[in-house]
Order: sequence, then C-alpha cells, then structure tokens
Amino acid sequence: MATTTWLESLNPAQRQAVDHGDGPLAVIAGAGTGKTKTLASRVARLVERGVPPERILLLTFTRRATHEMLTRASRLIGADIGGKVWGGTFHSVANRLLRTYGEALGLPPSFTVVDQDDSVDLFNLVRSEAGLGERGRRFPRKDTLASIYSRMVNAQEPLRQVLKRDFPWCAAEADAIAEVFGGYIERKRAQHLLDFDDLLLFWHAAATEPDLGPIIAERFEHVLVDEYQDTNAIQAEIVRAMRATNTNVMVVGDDAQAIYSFRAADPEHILRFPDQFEGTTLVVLEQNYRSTAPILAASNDVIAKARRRYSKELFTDRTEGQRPELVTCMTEQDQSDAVCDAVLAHREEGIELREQAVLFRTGHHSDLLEIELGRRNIPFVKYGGLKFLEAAHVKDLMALLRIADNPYDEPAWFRTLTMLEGVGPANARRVMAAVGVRPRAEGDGPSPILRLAEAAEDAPPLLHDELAGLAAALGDCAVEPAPPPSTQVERLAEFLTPIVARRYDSPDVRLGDLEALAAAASGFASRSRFITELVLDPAAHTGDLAQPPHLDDDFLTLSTVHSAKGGEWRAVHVIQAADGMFPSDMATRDADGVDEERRLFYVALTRAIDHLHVYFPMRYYHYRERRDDLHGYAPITRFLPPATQALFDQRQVGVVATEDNAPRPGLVTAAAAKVDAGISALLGG
DNA sequence: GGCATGTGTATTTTT
DNA sequence: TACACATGCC
Repeated sequence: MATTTWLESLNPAQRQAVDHGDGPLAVIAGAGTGKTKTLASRVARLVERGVPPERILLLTFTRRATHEMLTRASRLIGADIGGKVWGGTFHSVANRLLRTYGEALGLPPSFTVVDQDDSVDLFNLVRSEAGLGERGRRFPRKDTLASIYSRMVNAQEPLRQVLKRDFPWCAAEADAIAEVFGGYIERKRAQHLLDFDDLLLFWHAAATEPDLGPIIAERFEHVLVDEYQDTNAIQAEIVRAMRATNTNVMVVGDDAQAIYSFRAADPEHILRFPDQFEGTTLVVLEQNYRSTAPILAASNDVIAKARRRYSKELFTDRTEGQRPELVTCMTEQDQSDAVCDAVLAHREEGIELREQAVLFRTGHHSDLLEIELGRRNIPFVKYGGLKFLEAAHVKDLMALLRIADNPYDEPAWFRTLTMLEGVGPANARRVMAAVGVRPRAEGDGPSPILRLAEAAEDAPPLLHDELAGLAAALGDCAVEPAPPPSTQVERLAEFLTPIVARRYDSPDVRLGDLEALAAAASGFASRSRFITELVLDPAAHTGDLAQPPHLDDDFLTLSTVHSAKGGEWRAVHVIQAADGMFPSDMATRDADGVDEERRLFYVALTRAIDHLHVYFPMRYYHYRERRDDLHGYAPITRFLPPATQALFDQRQVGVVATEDNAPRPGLVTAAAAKVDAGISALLGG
C-alpha cells in the first residue's frame, strides 16, 4: 500500500503521533480511539523512514497484542517485519536480553524462569524452615509474603513502608519478614531461579550499569510502549534507562483504563511522563471509532464519576444504534438463560459467536453459565481464571521437566517428591539434602539426578521403588545428547500416569492434557526454551495447546475483564453486575480500590461495538455447592445508579419483584432481629 | 513424637 | 483449589 494512502486513513491526532519525528511522545488514547492502529502505523512509518525493524523495541502487555500490531504493521508496508522487531511483554523481552547479557551480571547462562506459583512455593519452604509457620503466631501466609515482596520490588518502596500502608497487620513482623525475604533471595540465586520480578530487576540492573547499559540501549533506535498506564515503577525506570542514548520513546495509554494497581502499576507514570522526558509531545485521541453513541454515553457516564482522571471526553460519529440493555434477573440461572438467549438471538441476526463476548469480574463468575452453554451446545473458549499451566497435573509434569533442565530447582524437587507415595514435606527435605539440592552440593559434583539413584538404594523398601522410578525417568531425560523435548515429555508423562490416576479424579482428561503438552513441546528446539515459553506466555485455557481453534470454528468468548483488555466485540454481555461481585467486595475497602473497580467496569462496557447487555442477578446463594436455599439479595452495582440506568433499556427475567417476593427492607430487618433474638436466647444471653 | 493423609471451608484481577 | 486443622499410622 502506498504510504500516502494509509496515512490518509488516520485522523489528525493519530497522524500527528504516527508522523512524529524523533524525541519523546506520549499518547493518551481513550477506549476505542484507534490505539492499536496508531501504534502499528507508527512502527510501519518508522520502518519506512529507514529504521531497521530489529532496532525497534515494542513493549506490550500480552503476546496477542504484539502479534496483532506487528501483523498490521507488516500489512501496511507490505513486508513481514514480525520476526525482526523486538516485540513482547516486559518480561519476555527481559528474558531475551538476559539470555544474551546476563552473564556479564553474574547470571548463570541457563537460568530457570519460575512463575508466581513456584515463587509462592519457595516462600513457603523458607517460611516453614524458619519455624514461622507455628500455630498461633500471626505471621503472614505464603501468598501474603509473595505479594509483599512483589509490591516492594515493583513499586521500589522500602519494606517497612509497604507494610505500613498495604499490610498494616504484618508491620510488627518486619524483621522476620525481611529475614524470610533474605532466605528467599539467597535460595533463588543458589538454584539459578529467576522469578518474574527478577526479570525486571536484572533488566533494570543491566540497563543502568555504566559499561553495559549504553550497549543495550544502543541496540534500539526507537522504544514504543503500549498500555503505559499499567506500568509500575521498575518498568518506568527500565524505559528511562533504555533511553540513555537518545530520547526516541513513545508511550501510549489511558489513565481511565488503569486496572493493574494490585501489581503495583500506577497511572501517575503516564501522567508524569512529560516530567521524566523533557520536551515530550503530548497527543490526545478522543474520537471513538468502536462504539455507538448510546453505548459511549453510558460508558462516559460511568467513568465521569471517577475521582481523578485526565480530562477528556470521548465522542463518536456513530450516532445510530441501540441503547444498551440492563437485564434484571431473579436468579443466576435466569441470568445464564438470558445470556444464552441473547447470544443465540444475535447469531440469528448475523452476529457470529466469535463476534460476541461474555465478560465478568472474576474467573468463577461464569461457572453456572458454562454449564448452561454446554447444555445448549454453544461452543466457547474462556480466558482468565484457571489456566492450563495452573492445573495440578500439568504443574506436576512441568516440575519433572524442570528438574531435568535444572537439577538444583528446589520448588520443582519439592513438588515432585511430595507427589510420591509415602513422601511428605519432611521426607522430601531429607531426600533433597541427600542428593545435594540444598544446600547446593559443593563444587558442582555429580548431578542430584545421578545421586538420586544412589539415595534410592539406601532408602527404606517402600520408598526405594518410588525414588528409583523417579531417578530412571529423570535420568532418561537428562542424558547427552538430550532427546527431543516431546520425547522427554512423553517419558515423564509415562512416569506420571499412575500418580495422576491415584491422586486425581477424571484422570483420562488429565492424561489427555499431558499428551497435548508433548505435542506442544515438539515445536521447540530445546527443553529450556519450551519451559521458559510456557512460563512467560501461558496457554490461556486447556484447549489452547490441544487444538488451536480453527479459523472456521465459531465460538463465544468468555473472559475476565482483565483478560479482555484491548479486545472488542460486536455484542458484549457483562454479567454479575451486582454490588459485591462487581465491584468485588474484596476491593471496596478504600476509595482507590473502588475507583479501580469503576475503571474496570468502564473497560468492560467500552469493549462493545454495536450491542451491550448488562445482567444483574438479584438473588445469590451463599454456598454454591450446597443444595440448601440459603440466599440473599444483592443490590445492583454501585456503578449503575438510577441516573446511569436511565441510559439503558430495562428488561426483567424470571420472577422479579412481585409484591409477594420482593425484599422489603423493613420486614427484612424485623425478621433478622427476631432470628437473632432467638439465637441469643439459645446461647443463654 | 513426628509425619502423612483426610476433612471441612473460603476463594480477585495477571506477567 | 488449597489451606488449616484433626486424626491416626509408624
């Protein structure tokens, strides 16, 4: 396509960003204002101007986003630059750079990247060995330790400050927490493990090193960062350090869509970007090309009530269109029925399933709907929630593979050993000590895998067979030259089969997953590439690895709002719009939390192109699994007060609010008082 | 006494 | 799903 043609399809603001010369550029891009198009065009324009693609660094939030932008850019200039541009998430780019430059920083050439689950496991090992797990002591649990640590690192804030503000109930234990962190760090180093935070920290360290930093920065003539409102302090500093040699940097984002503060992201970074880079050109994109005017009006009304935001008002030319719909349902089952009906009705009108999405606050909010979709044979894929890699049996296999790859990987050993029969935490520790995993054997003697076979000989009879079987399986994978990754996965799956059968229900499905894993491994050149890839870009769902959905398959998208970021669909169904679910009552402790939930709700609404439906189930059950009828009535989400509801068409499903069954506040209070008095009498009060 | 294993209960969002 | 806690084996 000739340059002039595609440049003309940009509006003046987009064009200003795309045509910007050198120097810092910040683009505040509202929802649906052509952010992806602008970034892709900018990449294309740079290449046209003669910047070699491999000297462009494009940082995005997901693999999917990178792929889409580079595909679009390639199409614009009529040449495939997808494999040349350095594109990816902060974490995957860090991994790539550190495989090259890490050794100069003292990193072992073949480190193992561990995901959050593994990092939590390692915290647990340190915590329990330090004797801090005793009963009665109010010491933070492993997940809490991991979040404190991660926040400290990502926000670059001193431990005590983090504790005081975000975890006040742990403040008294600051010294012990610092000690656990020390142990955690020491073990990661000894075992050649890098967690997600380390990837950023070491990249930052490399980029700020006086000798090495400029070499790395110089690799790139231009740096572009997407979703900048969701970067945290360490990422912002990395971007700064990467521009030590010039100031060619473009950041794009929308403070109204900042939804990752739990990961220490702070929209202040995009708002203060012009202070960081002197002479920044600021471009604001306000024309929305995605949604109809009625949908935009409702979305604008929701976000207008946020406390702090960069002032901008989205507008659209698409003045035609249906008003969004608010569907009040009596029960969650009514909601599931209503969603299925609406989805099928849209399909009748010619909107395919792939052009529709159901969005929700948390992974399990779609449980009941998934059952109904199954019953009606409506195919779907789910993003967010439990991922393929988080399924227990998949983690089991990955632990085995990781030992083969890095025989000093303690969390992998611990997981592997404790899945053997008769081995609990204590025995696992003994074995790890015997084979020299920890403390790491002096002078890198025989590999712990080899020593495991010897240890098996000395073990009591019951343990012997278990350990010998494990040693054999690992040994087959750790030989030189290494068998192909898929062969290794198959060998380990064989070892794992009886264990899966013994420990889990529906073993057939799980064994099928392991086969899928072996098939996926066959596409990789090496075992360590495969492991790293899976950790940094986990398959979104079980079917993802097994059978990438064919282009001609039609399926509905189910997604958490977080995972739906950047997406758009002709029809969007937002479910569970009840206060306590959306906003999640976990997040409503303070005003900042509520604000973030509001932005999240805004993100959900702004995904819609033509049709928007919001569903509010009135009645919720206290215990999902139980058969009893304990239920309560939830109020509608606080983000849809009456004034906002007026922008919606309203409809009711199920038996809603007749005179007989409507909750009557006075009656409810009186009944509760009566019940409480009865119980209090039973207690003798 | 130390340890593995069974049982009941509460669950946010992700690189 | 995974945790805390209880039970019961060696």
